[in-house]
Amino acid sequence: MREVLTANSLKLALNRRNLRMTPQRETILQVFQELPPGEHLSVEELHDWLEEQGKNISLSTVYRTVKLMVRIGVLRELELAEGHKHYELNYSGLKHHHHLVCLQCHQTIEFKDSSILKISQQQARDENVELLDCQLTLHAVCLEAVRQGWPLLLPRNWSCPRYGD
Amino acid sequence: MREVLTANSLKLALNRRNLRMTPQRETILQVFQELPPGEHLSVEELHDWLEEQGKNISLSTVYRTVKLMVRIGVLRELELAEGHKHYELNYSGLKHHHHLVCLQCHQTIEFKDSSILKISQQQARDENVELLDCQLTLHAVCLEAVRQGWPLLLPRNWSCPRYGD
DNA sequence: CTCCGTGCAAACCTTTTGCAAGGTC
DNA sequence: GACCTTGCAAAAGGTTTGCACGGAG
Repeated sequence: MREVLTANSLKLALNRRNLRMTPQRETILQVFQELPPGEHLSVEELHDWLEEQGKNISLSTVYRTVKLMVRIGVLRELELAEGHKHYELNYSGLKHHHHLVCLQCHQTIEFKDSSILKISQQQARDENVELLDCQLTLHAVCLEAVRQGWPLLLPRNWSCPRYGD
Repeated sequence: MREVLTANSLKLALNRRNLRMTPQRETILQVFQELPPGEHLSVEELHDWLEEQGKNISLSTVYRTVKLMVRIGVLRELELAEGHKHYELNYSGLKHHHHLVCLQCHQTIEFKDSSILKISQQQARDENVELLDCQLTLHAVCLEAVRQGWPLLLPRNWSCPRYGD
């Protein structure tokens, strides 16, 4: 997995592939760099956020840019069972982490575990592939929701009492 | 995580929740039960397969059934970075496994690692939630693809030479 | 100056939903 | 008999694409 890029090294990475640095790409990179740790954005959230900041970038460009950044390893695509894909910077080092998602209220908790990366790297070596990302995703519901009859006896918008702890 | 259900215990699980067993639900369960180990289906593949077998079930019903089976824990939803979600029976025991996906050719390899389940169970205990599923997904590309300039210098339909090993 | 990237609108595709008819408990 | 489930068609997302214009290398 690669190191996180600065605007400048993103430019270099792009130019190496005959691609161009643009204000839009730099702006989007910056949004992710300034995102609080543990936050991740869907394309739509990213687009909305850009609009709020007065940086109007068309939705198609946001889609294209995010997809490109995933392909060159700058962003990590998260599938957190929320219907939308979410994106965050692809950290390879200490900040590498995994997610626990509540299927009832969609709150997500990050956690770290160094052995997962080791297991993944070993697996990648065994299979002779280059590892780009490894994500352990836990699907769970809080015990209170289970007691109340999850998954079918619970109102659609019931929120876990533990939310916000 | 729950044990795999037979048609009969699926009926019981449904009735317990005021839901009904139907021929469609039984047929779909059967397809998954007869699926070779390591195979998983998207909704569309499942629907096509049913049609080939002369068991016509409407696409909406397939969607509804699969979603229901995920909710009651019978199926496991896999996000293998292929655009479609894939489904397989949710095994909790020895057959529990994880996936390595090649982002270039989409071939997926299953692997097992008992420590992942332990890590996940511990994490669930720490967070006081009921664990429903844990999936470690590795995104990778084969070394040959990297050598040839993945991700941007490779034709869209380039196929890994290691495919089919 | 070449060719890549953007914005817009339309197209696409997967997934969901409203409703009437049929089936299960 | 009550009410859950199905099938159909329409709607509703989210994501992609064609094209002309503007901008980066």
